[in-house]
Amino acid sequence: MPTSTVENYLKAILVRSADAGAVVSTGSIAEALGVTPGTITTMVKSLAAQGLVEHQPREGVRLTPAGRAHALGVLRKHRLIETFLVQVLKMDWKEVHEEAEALEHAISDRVLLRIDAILGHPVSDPHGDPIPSPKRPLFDRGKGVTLATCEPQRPFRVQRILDQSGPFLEFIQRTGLKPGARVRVRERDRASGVVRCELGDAEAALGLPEAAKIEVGAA
Amino acid sequence: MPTSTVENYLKAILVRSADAGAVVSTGSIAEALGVTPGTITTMVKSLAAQGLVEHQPREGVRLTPAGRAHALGVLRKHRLIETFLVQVLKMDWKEVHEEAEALEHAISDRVLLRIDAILGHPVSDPHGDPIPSPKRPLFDRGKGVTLATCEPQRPFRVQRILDQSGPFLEFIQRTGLKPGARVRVRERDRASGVVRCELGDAEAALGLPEAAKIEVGAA
DNA sequence: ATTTTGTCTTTGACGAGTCAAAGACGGTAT
DNA sequence: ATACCGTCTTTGACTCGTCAAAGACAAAAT
Ligand SMILES: [Mn+2]
Ligand SMILES: [Mn+2]
Ligand SMILES: [Mn+2]
Ligand SMILES: [Mn+2]
Repeated sequence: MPTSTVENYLKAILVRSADAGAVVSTGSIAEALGVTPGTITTMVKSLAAQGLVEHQPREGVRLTPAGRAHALGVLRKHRLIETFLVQVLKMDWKEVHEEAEALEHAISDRVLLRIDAILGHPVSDPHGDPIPSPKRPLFDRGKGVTLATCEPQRPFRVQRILDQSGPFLEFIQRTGLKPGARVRVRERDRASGVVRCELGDAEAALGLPEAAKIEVGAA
Repeated sequence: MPTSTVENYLKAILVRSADAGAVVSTGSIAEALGVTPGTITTMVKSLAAQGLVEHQPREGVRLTPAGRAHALGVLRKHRLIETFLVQVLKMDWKEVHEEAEALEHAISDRVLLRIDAILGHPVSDPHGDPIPSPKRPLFDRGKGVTLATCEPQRPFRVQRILDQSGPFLEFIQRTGLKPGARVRVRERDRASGVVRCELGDAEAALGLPEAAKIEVGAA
C-alpha cells in the first residue's frame, strides 16, 4: 500500500534508470519531481527502509526488484490510462499526461484490466512509449533511429516522441508527425540545420535537434 | 483546491443533510467516515475557517453555499463515474462504489465532460441515485413509494436501491431487481412479513424491511 | 437538585511529506 | 596543499489528517 507520493518517486527513479539496476542521482530525482534535494534524501531513506531502493550516500539510488516491480506497475497504469483517454474518451493528445499523472494512483487493478482489454492490449501509448507488462518487462530500447539520422528518401513510420513538452507536442499535433504517421526525409541540410520531410502530401520542416526528438522505424 | 479529504467530508455532510441548509451532527459524520469524533470537530473547524461550513458547537454543521456547491460537484463526479464504470467498462455492479470513491478525486472536469457526453448526460446512476448537475441541483426526492408500499398487482419499475451494502446489492443482482426492471407485487403478507413479486417470468420473495429498500415508480 | 449518560470538544501526540538553511563531502582549480 | 564549488545530507520547523484520552456540556433519570 505505497502512497501515491511513493509511487511517483519510484516511477521517477525507474524512468531515469536507463538499464535495470542503474544508479540514479538524488539531484535528478529532485529536479524531476520539483522538490528540494533535502526532501529526496529524506524520502530515499524511507524508501530504503521499506526495501524499495538501495541507497549509497553521495552515490545514488537503485531500485530493488520489489521497487522496480512496483514502479513498472505504475508506469503501465500511466501509459494505459493515457491510451484510454485518447482512444476511448477522445481527449486531446497533449492533455493526457497530466490527467494520467493523477489517475495512475486512483485506478484499481480491476479497472486496469478492463481498460487493457477494451484497448486490445496495446504495447505503446499515444506518445509511442512502450507499455510494460508482466510478460513484456520494458526495454525494447529502439536502436535510436530518428528523423535526424535516418536514411533520406526512404519511407519510415514515426515511432516515438522523445520530447513531451507542451510546445513540442503542439508542433507534432499541428504537423501530424504523430506515432504511426508515415514520413520521409526529403532533405537534411547540415549547413542550415534544417530537416525537410514529407508526410503524405504535406511537408514539414524542423531543426536538427528537434528532428532528433522524433524516433522512427521501418514503415 | 480542496484536498480529497475535504471533498469526502463535504460529500458526507451533503448526503446527510436531507434538505439544503439542514444541520448535521458531527457524530453522524464521524460514523460515516469511520473516523473518531475528535477528528471531525477538528476538521469541521478547519472547514468553517475556509468558509465551507458553518458550525454551531454542540449543535451541528451546515454547508455554506460554497461548501454545498463543491459537495454537489463531487457527488456528480462520483455518480457519473459509477455509471461510466458499469456502462462502458462493464464492471460489476457492486464494485463500482468503491472505485468511484477514489476516482472522484482524481478525475478532472475535462475528463468528466467527456464521460458525461459519452453516456448521453444520464440523470441517475446504476443504483438509481440522481446525478446532480448545475441545471439539475438534486432533490427530485421521490415520493418514497417502495415495494413495501406500492399498490399490489399493478406493474412498476424499480427506481432506486436505498440499501447499498454489499450483501443487499448481491441479492438485487441475483434476482435482477435492478433500477429499470419491471416488477409487480403479487402478494404482501403482513402476517409472515413476506413480499412476493414478479419480474418478467421470474419471481422473487423478500422481507418487508428489505422491500422498503427498493423504491419504485410508474412503469 | 443531584447524578448519570451520551455526545461533543479539547489537548497532546504522531506519521507523512515538505522546505529553508546550515553543514559535510569530494572533485577541480590554483 | 589549499581553496573553491557543486552536490548531497542533516537539522529544525511546518501543515495536514489522524487518534487516544481527558474534559465539558446538556438532556434525562433519579
Ligand atoms: Mn502520478
Ligand atoms: Mn506517455
Ligand atoms: Mn472519495
Ligand atoms: Mn451510486
